[in-house]
Amino acid sequence: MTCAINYAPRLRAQGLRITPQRNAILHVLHHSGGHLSPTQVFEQARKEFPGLTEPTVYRTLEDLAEKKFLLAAHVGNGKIVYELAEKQHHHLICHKCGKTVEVDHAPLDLLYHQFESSTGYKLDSSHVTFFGLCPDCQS
Amino acid sequence: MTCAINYAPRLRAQGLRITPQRNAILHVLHHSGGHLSPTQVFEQARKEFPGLTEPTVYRTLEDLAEKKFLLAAHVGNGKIVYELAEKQHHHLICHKCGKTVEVDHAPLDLLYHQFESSTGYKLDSSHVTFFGLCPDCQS
DNA sequence: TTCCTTATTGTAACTTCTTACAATAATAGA
DNA sequence: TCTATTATTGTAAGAAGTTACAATAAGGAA
Repeated sequence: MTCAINYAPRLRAQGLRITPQRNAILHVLHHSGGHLSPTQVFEQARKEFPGLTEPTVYRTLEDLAEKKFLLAAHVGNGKIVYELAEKQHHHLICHKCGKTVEVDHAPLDLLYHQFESSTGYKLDSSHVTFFGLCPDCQS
Repeated sequence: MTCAINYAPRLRAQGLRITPQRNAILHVLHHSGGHLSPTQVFEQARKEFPGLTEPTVYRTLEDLAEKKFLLAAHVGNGKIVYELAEKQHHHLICHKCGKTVEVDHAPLDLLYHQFESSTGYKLDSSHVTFFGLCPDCQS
């Protein structure tokens, strides 16, 4: 539980308050080390803070993602998962078995610049998900 | 309603049967000319075929997307929308006002090749969504 | 046309996600 | 420390999306 303390100053700097609910949610994401669905976060964080409710989880995940503490990644079929925003990366997902690979952001930089000059949009560095078939599923 | 007839041979070629439910769904997507959420498809297609139910809509949309009749696009917050698969393109979405711009697939080709050789995945040309701020929301 | 196979659908129950609003509690300032 | 402000939370209800399985009907073959 102590780990979430580390986020406190950054949270406060963004105008977010420190609450046991947020601590529990950050704790879970910190220790899982991967992508979790809102439901998974809810189930696990409820062990840390039994009174936790669903709407709080959904709202907190959205808030933390908006403030760049978390990355929201869209995984096949409109599902969304969250993970701690550490280094900038993207995902390749096999649409057959679901296996996921992380890829670096660097190769996308040029592309982003092209899109920005052709559309006027300012792209943010949020998560992009690509779909395909993993080596095992290609046979 | 006649428009859906055009899809009949292609549907049958893929082993899919022609049903009034599918006709209604294709009809709606054909005439809307844009992206529709499953709920929108459900509401509108029910006018064409009043007995239509939700699970049928969700299943049909998935099936048609899998067989490449439709494109499934992930729009902010895990929402999914469908549109007829005509030309290959992607979307830039403003995460403030939701305004959407289509961009060509061509600039992504090189990137896809890089990812394919570095990961062994075979990327399919499905829809990718980028997020950012549109010109109007940058101020 | 009739029958057979099986893809497709509807039913019913459930899980996941969202919304509006009143109650609570974290923080800043006195 | 106490108080006021207001971000955050829980409640309750509902909407959206999913699942398993039995009933139906589309399309091929007799």
